[in-house]
Amino acid sequence: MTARYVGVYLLDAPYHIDREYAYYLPVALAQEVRVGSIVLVPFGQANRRSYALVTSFSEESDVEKVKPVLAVLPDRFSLGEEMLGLCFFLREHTLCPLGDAVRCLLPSAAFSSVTEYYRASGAPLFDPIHAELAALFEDGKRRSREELLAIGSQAATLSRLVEAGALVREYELKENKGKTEKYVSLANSAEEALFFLSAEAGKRRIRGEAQEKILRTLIAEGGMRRTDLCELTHTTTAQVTSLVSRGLLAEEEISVTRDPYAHLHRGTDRTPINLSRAQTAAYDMLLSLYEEREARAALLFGVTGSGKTKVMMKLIDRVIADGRQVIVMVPEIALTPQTVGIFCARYGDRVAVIHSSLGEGERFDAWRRIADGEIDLVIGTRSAVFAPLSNLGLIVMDEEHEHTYKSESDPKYHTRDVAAYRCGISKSLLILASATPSFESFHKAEQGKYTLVPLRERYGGASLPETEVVDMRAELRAGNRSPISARLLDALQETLSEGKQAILFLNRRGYNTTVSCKGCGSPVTCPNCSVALTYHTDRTGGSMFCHLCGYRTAPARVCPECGSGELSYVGFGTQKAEAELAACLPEARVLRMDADTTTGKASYDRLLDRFRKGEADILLGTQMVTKGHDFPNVALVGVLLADTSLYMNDFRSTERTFSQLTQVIGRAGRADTPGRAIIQTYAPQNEAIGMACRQDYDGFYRSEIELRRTLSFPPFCDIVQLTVSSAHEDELMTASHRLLAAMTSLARREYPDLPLALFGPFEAGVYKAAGKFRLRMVAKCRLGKKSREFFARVMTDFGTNVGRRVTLSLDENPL
DNA sequence: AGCACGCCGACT
DNA sequence: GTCGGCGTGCTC
Repeated sequence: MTARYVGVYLLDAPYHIDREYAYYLPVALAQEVRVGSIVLVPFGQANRRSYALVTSFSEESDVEKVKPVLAVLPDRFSLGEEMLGLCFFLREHTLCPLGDAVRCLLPSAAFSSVTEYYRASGAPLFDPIHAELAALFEDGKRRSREELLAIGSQAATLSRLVEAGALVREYELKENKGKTEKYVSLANSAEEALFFLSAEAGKRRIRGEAQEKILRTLIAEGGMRRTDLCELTHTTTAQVTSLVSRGLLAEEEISVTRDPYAHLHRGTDRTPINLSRAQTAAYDMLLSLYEEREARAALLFGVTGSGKTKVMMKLIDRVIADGRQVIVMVPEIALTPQTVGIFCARYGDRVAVIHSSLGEGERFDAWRRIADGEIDLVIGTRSAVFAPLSNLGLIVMDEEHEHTYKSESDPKYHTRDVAAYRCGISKSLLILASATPSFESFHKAEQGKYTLVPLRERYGGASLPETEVVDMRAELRAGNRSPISARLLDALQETLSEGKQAILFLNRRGYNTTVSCKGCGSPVTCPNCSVALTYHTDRTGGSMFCHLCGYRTAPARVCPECGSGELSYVGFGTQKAEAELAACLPEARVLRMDADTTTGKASYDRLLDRFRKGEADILLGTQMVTKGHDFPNVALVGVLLADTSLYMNDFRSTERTFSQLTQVIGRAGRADTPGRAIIQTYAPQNEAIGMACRQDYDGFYRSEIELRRTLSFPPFCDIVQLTVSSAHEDELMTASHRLLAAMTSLARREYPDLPLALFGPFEAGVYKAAGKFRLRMVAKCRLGKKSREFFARVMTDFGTNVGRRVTLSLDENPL
């Protein structure tokens, strides 16, 4: 075997130097390294050690100074062909460095700590002044760098001796073996243990109270975890250890899986699922798509309460029976122990859960179990889409329209795209499920790219809630300044007196207040953009801002629209609503649920649980209340202010309002309890609100999609948002104008056929954040191979030419 | 990104 | 005369 070379991508390279670098592979490592391996390499003048992904092999290299691969991670952390492809897919689609993609797929615990060792080479090159050091190596053993530095060796001396050939460096990667625990059991028989507790043992009798308790417990239980044993017997590890050293107990290390869901009941009760006629029809469509064994995608368009979960469970049964594996994804907010519990009860310990707030160890253990083939079903939030399953058969994305599926941090991928890619490679079925599909998905269904699977009948014949819109302007005219209208208050009293529960929804984003006219109901908008200005308080009376272009003005006195109306600062938070409820319904028990009251992970579930058990009459909160599971006793849903997200700063705001309203209205009423919904608004004539009340998705889609087509917004074009940021405000402007000029000229010179419209630069919504100023540009285009290449070149050129202290980041189709 | 090389201002 | 500012260039 001749000397071999590998091509690698560094895992921590900025985008503009992110390419393949050549290294030679020492013979000693040749057996362990393959394409997909993670290796340790020296990089840069300082030979900084860096992890890298092996992407190719070759026999020759024309690179002058090739450095060696230093070490390799255990093969279990190597990426297979499919995962490698996924990394390149992510790199191409989000313009992230390849390493960022790799770090999405591997748990951080995979990257072990590196130990550097030194060993005598055998060549007698030690200078007499290093005699002391030379003596250390006479035994032929290696010494770690830490050890050598601790006993006074200089780092520079070590390096010099390596260069001189007296010492050689070695690297060792300590594999993360996972967590272990001490497990204690009787060393021999129970009879023997009993003997030592009896008088017959004489001098050798165990007399200590604590030790006796330990032995008796183990005689009864056989063996147990040491922590449990000590807790149970109120003893300390020292007392256990003493018995171990006397040969009475045996102690061993067992590896344990860190699983925050370990307390859930794990069953394998696969009782066949009975479906209604509508559900069976949907199931049959999905099944036949799945059975094609080709890359397929379906849009399961099911209204709230249609029993989508049952349909999907039945299909999951089938996929698992085929020996293939399943990923089920839910939005962050819906991943509750209840959700997980449903699957654990059916698929036992072959279920793994993945989400963003897992600890490093928990994440590693879940990853390892999946990679080792112990798992059939992965359930989780967006990062679950990267689960290392080897025989994928089905991916389900529940509530596919939810914005949490789009990653806001690098790499800024959309889960839907990743899922579609994986299904494409593994010839699996992708199911996107929603009652209010994203326009992107519904449009694709219309074009025939997705198969539309309708499920439009409420399960058990439950009817949709009766809805009522309350005009808050009239309410104001009548002198009611409370966020709760007289009508809603009536309904609440009625509901509570019947012993039923109510949900109140208030989507108050951030802390800002919108300024709108009491007369005509229209909000004060930006003169440059068609978006509402938001009111920011500060020490000097506040000002109104446009989050799109950075326009700022003093708070208006009169309505710029009708010139006469008095302006009001609408927008009260859940906290104010809570106080209001306490004042007008003092006997009602109210649970407030928002980001402030759900700090811990469990607190969210605890609140929902308390409400489900009837410990409160009213659940008041933000988006959180629109999700969660069925509350059979809820008869009334109130939306305190439906307009809050209507005039947000982007073209998707109507879509968001519609789907939020539709969902929360659907919370009211179940089979036996007819529900009712009351929607309060300053814009009662608004079509989106009206259609949400009628749960008329089709109508909403038809009207809105035409607007999108006319204005050329997604799904009719793609939007690329370029953000330039810097701590140095003066450099920012220059840099962004240079970027604009560079883009324009590159487009004209080399991509003349590429349809591209550039807007900006303008200030980002939050212009200054974390000490950095941010300017934005927006490009409207069609994303494809050619246009992505264009943006990739913009990124590289920017990194190398434009700014040292200015960074550019790019987001495709931001939400 | 990180680090080295290289050319101009305030210090012993 | 030098120490050190950060502009510029390279990384297998």
